[in-house]
Amino acid sequence: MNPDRASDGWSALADGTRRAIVSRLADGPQAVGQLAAELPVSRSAVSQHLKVLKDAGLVSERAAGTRRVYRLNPTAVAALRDQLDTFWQRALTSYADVAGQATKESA
Amino acid sequence: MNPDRASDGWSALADGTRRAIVSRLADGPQAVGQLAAELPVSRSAVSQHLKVLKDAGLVSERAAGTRRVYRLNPTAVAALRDQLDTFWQRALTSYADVAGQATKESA
DNA sequence: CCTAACCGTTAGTGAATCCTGACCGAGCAA
DNA sequence: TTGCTCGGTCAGGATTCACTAACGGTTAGG
Repeated sequence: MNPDRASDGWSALADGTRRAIVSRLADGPQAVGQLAAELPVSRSAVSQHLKVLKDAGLVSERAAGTRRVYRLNPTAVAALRDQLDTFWQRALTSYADVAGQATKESA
Repeated sequence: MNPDRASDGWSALADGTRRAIVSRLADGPQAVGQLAAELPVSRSAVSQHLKVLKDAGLVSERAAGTRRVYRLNPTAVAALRDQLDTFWQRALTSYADVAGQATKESA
């Protein structure tokens, strides 16, 4: 029962099928059946993946008749991107210290 | 094309312990024992995680006496960040299209 | 030589994950 | 109403993952 793990955006993006769904959703909202038709897995699997993505806040769901249209959440994607960018900038900074040989030590 | 799963950067970042290692490595290179001392797992686990990260190209290893100093690879981190940024930009573009379909003059 | 410290590898276990298939409710048309 | 499509959920089985513990190899120092 770890909400952090289950709803973690990183864990959600770890699966290749889920990244394929995100990639298709980035080009526009789509329904479950449409996604399943383009992917080599069943609708059940797609539905379960969408549940994970929705739980992670990466996608949002909207009812349209009998269909459920899912769309990507740019804010959540940007949040993960920014976190990665922070790692990148910190790495550059620490390497600059090493290159400058300026007696670095960090807790 | 093939074993992307094991050496995939996204799968590598899926684990919380691995992200903790990356976060510490972002502040500067560190040895295995040092990382294990700061993490709630054994040295064996840290070594295995570092192997996964190295296999994914996220970290690089350098021998220093009996120690193995690991450092973060900013290029690999930037690559993942850029991929996420692409999703973000595509999503914004597709949403602009949807907004344009609904109301083209919505400021 | 021997000892100590550091690290990677392997074997094995328990848990989490991904998939398919079947079942059931919701909405739309004849 | 009946029939159809679409989608979420449950149950299962197979695969993968993360961890601990024990072992062997390498380097530095006495």
